[in-house]
Amino acid sequence: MLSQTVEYALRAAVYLANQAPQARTTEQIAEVTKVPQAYLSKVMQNLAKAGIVRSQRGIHGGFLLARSSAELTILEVVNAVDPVQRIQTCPLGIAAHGSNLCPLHRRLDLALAAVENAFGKTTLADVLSEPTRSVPLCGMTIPAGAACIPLDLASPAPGNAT
Amino acid sequence: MLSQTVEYALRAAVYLANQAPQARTTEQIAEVTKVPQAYLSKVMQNLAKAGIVRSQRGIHGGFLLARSSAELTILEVVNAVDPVQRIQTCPLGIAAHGSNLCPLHRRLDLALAAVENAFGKTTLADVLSEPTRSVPLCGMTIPAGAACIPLDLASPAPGNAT
DNA sequence: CGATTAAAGGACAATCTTGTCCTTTTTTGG
DNA sequence: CCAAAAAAGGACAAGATTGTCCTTTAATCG
Repeated sequence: MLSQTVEYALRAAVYLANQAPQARTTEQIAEVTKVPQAYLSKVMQNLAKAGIVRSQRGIHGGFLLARSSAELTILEVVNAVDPVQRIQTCPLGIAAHGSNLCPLHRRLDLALAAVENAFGKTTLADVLSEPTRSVPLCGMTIPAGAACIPLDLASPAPGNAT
Repeated sequence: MLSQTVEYALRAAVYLANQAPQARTTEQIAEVTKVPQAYLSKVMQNLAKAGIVRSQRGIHGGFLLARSSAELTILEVVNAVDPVQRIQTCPLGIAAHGSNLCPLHRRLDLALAAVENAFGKTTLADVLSEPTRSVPLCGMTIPAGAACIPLDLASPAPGNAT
């Protein structure tokens, strides 16, 4: 239900939030978040256009959050790449009589509204500071026992980095 | 966020719920719900495989709800054609350590759970009996003022029907 | 039985999403 | 100024979703 692109954008955003205020290259982000690099590049462009991140070319360039992680919500990230589309009018043919949805579509829209609301209330900082032992973005090879590892431990391949 | 196929399946299901216990042909359903007929045919096949509707070939055949509209939830319809995919494991690479999601994916899954829950609680009967003047499935040419018309008024083109 | 009706199913086309590759532009450091 | 680094952007390929068309199978009625 959430697109692949949304998933990727969120991974990147959370990673950048964790690494703030430092810039990270597409290559670095791709490696840690396990997103296909060339595709991630496009996703990052969208995040940049939407003002979520700022991009910087050249040496020591990369991407960094445009605003504080406490001000950036998951919803903004989602909407930057694949907007949550609320149902404005009954989707059958004509019907654009304001916000007068039929029961079916009102229910559907209510669910979308709930998602929108939950996402809008959650900032990237919230995600990072969640009171739990598992930390955002998981899945790397780890000591077995912990399900996730902190992002800042997930350094982009020791040795070949800058 | 909800696929086109889900939208179509729900329209058809609500229509059949309204018309129960009578069978309706793909042609009739397609006309009222404004779904491309040939595609609807595939969608109905999925609903039939999932036991949501029963199909009947030949003269006086068509589709009808397999169970009472009070027992069929929106969720079942959705899951029959395009399942709500909860996040079971952190989607990064390996990581299948049970249900130990990182904060990001826990949040996302929570939103999915809310949708699943809302859909699971809503039966087709609920949708039909909503206390409102607008009635499920709308969008036909109407007296202007009402945003929707009852399904049973939306007869499949008077004149060329059976 | 035979004609008609309608779903089932296969093949295929159009479109959108996702993913890859390569060139161009900008920035920085020496 | 020059070389290297890194984003921007274009072109294109693979895959999934959506949509169309036609043939086959099953059911009903006369």
